[in-house]
Amino acid sequence: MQTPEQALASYLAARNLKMTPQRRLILREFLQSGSHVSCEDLWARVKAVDGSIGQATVYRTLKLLADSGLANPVDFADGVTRYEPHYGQEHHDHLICEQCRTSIEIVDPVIERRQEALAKRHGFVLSHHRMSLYGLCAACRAKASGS
Amino acid sequence: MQTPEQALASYLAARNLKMTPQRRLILREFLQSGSHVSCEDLWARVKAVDGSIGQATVYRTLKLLADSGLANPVDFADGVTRYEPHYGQEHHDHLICEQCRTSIEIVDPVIERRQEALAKRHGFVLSHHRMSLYGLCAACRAKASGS
DNA sequence: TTAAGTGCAAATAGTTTGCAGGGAC
DNA sequence: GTCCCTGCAAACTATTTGCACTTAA
Repeated sequence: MQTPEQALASYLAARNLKMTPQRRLILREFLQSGSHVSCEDLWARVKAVDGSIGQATVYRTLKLLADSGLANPVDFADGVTRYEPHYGQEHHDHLICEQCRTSIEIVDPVIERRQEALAKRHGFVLSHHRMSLYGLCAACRAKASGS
Repeated sequence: MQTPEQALASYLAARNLKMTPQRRLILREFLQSGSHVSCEDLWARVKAVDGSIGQATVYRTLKLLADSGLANPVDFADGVTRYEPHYGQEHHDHLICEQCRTSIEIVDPVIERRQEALAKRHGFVLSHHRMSLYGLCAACRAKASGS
């Protein structure tokens, strides 16, 4: 089993791209920063370690990670692209509280299977999908009814 | 059964907002423009009828329509917010070809039910959801293998 | 050695906002 | 008459790009 850094290295090598200290650092911080990091967030983390790193490099590297399959873009419908690590992880979808913005990762094998079936029926071959369920979590509902 | 325009009118009246010729025109063109219109697209259509209408008004009105429940924002993951009419229509999700950008509207009662169940299990009450399946349609796959 | 990567700043794209005038109620 | 609405242009935000310089392979 290879580490994420090795995975990135071989992805880069395979297309004549280079492993740099910046990419190594951004990858490391990305993996440690939990789910749903925006480029801005990650840039802040990365700058704390190496203040000389430019924002454009973070954008470029995150896109690279997404292409290589190590990161997945996540859409929270708020105009900011967020990414989550995708390495040796199962795919999952999101359950998002519209009040407190908490998000829970969910998977449902039945849904996944139906999605494939649906696509097939229309002649599609799926590469990926996004499913986000929006609503109110128990805590926020309690607060709302209490007030 | 009230018409969309009447629905908008009562929404506006209920909150001391006003019905204007611009809003009437934008609503009409919006309803006629099929699914998945961007603000830009709709502005073009509207300008063809009344060249004096500003882009900001279209943005503002689409947001208003979304608030009133007459329009739904749809996310195609390409950086542009699109809207689809949502009036006396059933909910549906999207199957999107990543090559030609064709989209097919889909619904699966089994998936819908599982979504509710999932949410309930986590203490959520859902207000809405978005599900988009990305892949290649039959035509594009044929083209790809042929070349 | 040399193509690729970097930081910076400027550019872009989509969307929002401030404002002065116009219009619905 | 009173607010709300409009068009315009400028502002804003997230992201991308051009460029001169640096660096991994």
